[in-house]
Amino acid sequence: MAGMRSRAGESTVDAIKSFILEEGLRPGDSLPSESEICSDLGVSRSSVREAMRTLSSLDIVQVKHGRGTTVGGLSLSPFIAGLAFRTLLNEDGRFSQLAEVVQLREGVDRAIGESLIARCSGQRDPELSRLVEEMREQSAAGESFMMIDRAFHARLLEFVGNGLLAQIVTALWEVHTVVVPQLGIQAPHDIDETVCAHGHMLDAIEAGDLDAYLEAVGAHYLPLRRAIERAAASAN
Amino acid sequence: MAGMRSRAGESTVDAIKSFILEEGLRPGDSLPSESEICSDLGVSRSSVREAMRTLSSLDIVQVKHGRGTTVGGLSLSPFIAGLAFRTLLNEDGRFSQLAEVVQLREGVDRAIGESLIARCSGQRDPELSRLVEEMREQSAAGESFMMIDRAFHARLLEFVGNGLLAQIVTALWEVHTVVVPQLGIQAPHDIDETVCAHGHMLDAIEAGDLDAYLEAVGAHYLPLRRAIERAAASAN
DNA sequence: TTGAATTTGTTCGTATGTATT
DNA sequence: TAATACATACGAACAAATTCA
Repeated sequence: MAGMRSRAGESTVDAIKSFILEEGLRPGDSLPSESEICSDLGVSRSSVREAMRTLSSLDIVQVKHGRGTTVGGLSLSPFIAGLAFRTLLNEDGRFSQLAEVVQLREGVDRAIGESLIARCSGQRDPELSRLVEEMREQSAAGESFMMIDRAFHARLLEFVGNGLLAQIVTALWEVHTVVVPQLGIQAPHDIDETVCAHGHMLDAIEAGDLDAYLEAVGAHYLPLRRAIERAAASAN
Repeated sequence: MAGMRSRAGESTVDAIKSFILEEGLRPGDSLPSESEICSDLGVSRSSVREAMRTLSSLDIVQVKHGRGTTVGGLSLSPFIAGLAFRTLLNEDGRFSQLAEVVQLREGVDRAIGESLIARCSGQRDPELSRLVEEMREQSAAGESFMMIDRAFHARLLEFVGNGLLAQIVTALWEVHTVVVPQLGIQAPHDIDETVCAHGHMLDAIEAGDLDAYLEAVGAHYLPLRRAIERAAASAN
């Protein structure tokens, strides 16, 4: 048993994961208390605590002060945290990490075009229309419409019906909102362009015109791409 | 100060992250020792250890016994761990999580077609040809060619030049290799079909034929989709 | 080869805050 | 309000890995 000591932390993590798997626990289900796990696994409370910390940061368990631990939401939040930090850190002065994030977002929007048209062509989702309208109002008032923008793209993804993709895109958005402010203020003209592009995307989907949709997506991301290039050039 | 106690853990995590950011540390650079951080931040070593544990599980730092702590690789490994666990756990008996992963992989392969043809049309990458050849040999010998399959798709992604996408796909593959064995053995006919589809993808890229490429991608994933449907039906 | 110094890994004991009953 | 159970935090001690003289 003495040899086990050297990796009590890791093995405790695995033991708890195995326990959840074997018991068939679902998100929200309760885990045994720390002291119970201590005696079951034969390790100290500190080790269990560190293991819980690891699992908690992976959103595999959720620790609630004074109440106990439950199985976590298994979300992609650790992905977001790591990605945001990496994008913030890896500033080679050329914003290449951010550029990859934006490129990925544009790629997703392009890729879902076919599926959107197959599902929504000929009709118009009232919520999407409302979001574009709100966007226009906010923009006219000179305020940021980032949250609405985000809701718009999230709504589009609902029609695709892939929860994993939706979560990944949410993570990319999270990074986006953290890092984009470093680029500086965007020109008013660019903002108008972005708002219009959203409307054109909806028009194209309703009309079932894939090429027009792709063009609108391109117009949507062009201002952002330009902003990144400008920032990269000025930092160099 | 007494009020701070309740969140010393979180704030310690943030403090260390800020330290890395402010010092402009890069992956591999050394961090102060635990005891130094203790005195700098005015918290106990236990708290620092738990914070380090959190950061380590996010691959933001890397802890080496007896040597010290360095800035981590900032990889997507926590994403992989969480996703694999989630896919293993969330067996509603219909493999819906796995289906989403596969759908996403297919979507990526479809989406990069245009970019691949723009970059590689008219030529043939010798490494890709070699991989398909090896795949054929392994398949003929009745052995699994999962690793070669993985290398094939990773190679394709190199031409796209988005490191973030490459890492995400790697994560999806990781989940794939962990969970797919639960589906049971695939039929020999399906295996042949998959091998051929890889060859057809290369042919289509060389010929600059996007439609043929998309068709080959569809053929590539069809056996897998069928296997998932079968498994879902039999488990129901 | 030995051994000291440094650094992380593990455990224990204690005190304190917090939620449930 | 009191009792209980649990999580949070601290500090001290020793174990194990690594480095260097």
